[in-house]
Amino acid sequence: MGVTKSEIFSESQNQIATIAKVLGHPARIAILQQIIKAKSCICGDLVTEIGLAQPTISQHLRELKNIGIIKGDIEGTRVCYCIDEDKWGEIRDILTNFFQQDICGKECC
Amino acid sequence: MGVTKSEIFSESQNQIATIAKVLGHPARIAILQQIIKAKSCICGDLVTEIGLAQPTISQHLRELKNIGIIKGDIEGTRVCYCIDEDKWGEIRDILTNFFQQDICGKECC
DNA sequence: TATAATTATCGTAATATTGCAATAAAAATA
DNA sequence: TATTTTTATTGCAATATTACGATAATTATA
Repeated sequence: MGVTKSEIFSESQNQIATIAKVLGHPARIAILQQIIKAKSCICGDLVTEIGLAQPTISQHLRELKNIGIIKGDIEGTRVCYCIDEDKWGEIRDILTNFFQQDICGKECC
Repeated sequence: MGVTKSEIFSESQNQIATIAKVLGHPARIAILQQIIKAKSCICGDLVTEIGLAQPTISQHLRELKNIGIIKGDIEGTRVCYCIDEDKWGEIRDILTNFFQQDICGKECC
């Protein structure tokens, strides 16, 4: 049916999945890396650097903004995108915490 | 057009995205957590615990196996799934490394 | 060997995602 | 005000994902 049954999962499981889903596209990884490298980017810079059409980049930026990992500052006709440091740390902690579960000696095969 | 242009991204960017994409569904997070909690699970256990149909669980297991984070050991008619500890650590390191980029003082807004 | 138990695969329907051209929107500038 | 610059939105086509019923495949058991 194409629609994820979010209601049968915990809030935490949905939260981890939502974050991972947004990170699950190379363009969005590339956007984050470029913003970090350049400290901040306008949409047009990312279009040039990454090589996808402007509406496509804009769409990816919106998804990154949806989870709060970036924020955009309107400067005239331009929008200056940068990392939201607090949210970045929060997301890093959520993923780090997930992977810090003790799995030692739990192999069966 | 619905198809990701992987060829314009680096191997590393595609690798991070591929991993995150697989983690980007709550059922797969739930499966990993259940396998860890129970040390190992057969498919039927996960069907009962999670509440999705058997073919759906089987499909999610395949995607988790594709990135190597779990492995399955055939035991008679059953398949015993567990975490691949090495790959788990590898994936954790890839994500940790991504989030360890220095973003301090890089806000523009 | 026939049946039961368990998992994988196939086929399909519904929905989501990706990408882009066209265009709208908004602010700066001539 | 008209034009330019820049980004967001809309609409669409192509493909991917999610979910499940039906069924195949495989091994254990009666």
